[in-house]
Amino acid sequence: MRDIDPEQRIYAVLAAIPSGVVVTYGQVAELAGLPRAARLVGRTLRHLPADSTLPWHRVINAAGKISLPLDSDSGKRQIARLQEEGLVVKGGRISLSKYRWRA
DNA sequence: ATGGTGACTTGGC
DNA sequence: TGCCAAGCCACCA
Repeated sequence: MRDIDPEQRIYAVLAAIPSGVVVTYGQVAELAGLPRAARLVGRTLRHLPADSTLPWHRVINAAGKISLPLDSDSGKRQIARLQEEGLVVKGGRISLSKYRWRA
């Protein structure tokens, strides 16, 4: 049998992230068995279809900030969803020490 | 083939 | 806490 594609692994990790928490790109990469592939994760999310049901909004960068222009549609959508899940978002920043998910 | 780019990360000040 | 430089990896002109 052949291995699962990197993208499929990333999708699986995303689907496992519970509501109310966030993870970093690098964390997703590691959980997917793809160390140092943080950029690949970002690129994969960029290619997600608009109708995807995956919780891509729970992924932020290592600085604890939204990696999208805060004034873009996607950026505003991500902030809105995180707030709906109860997180405090200030200036596009989220407290990793409080909301980071530990698997 | 070669260099630039980006939804990234880490280490040094 | 914040800015910079380097490292990293896949994609694109």
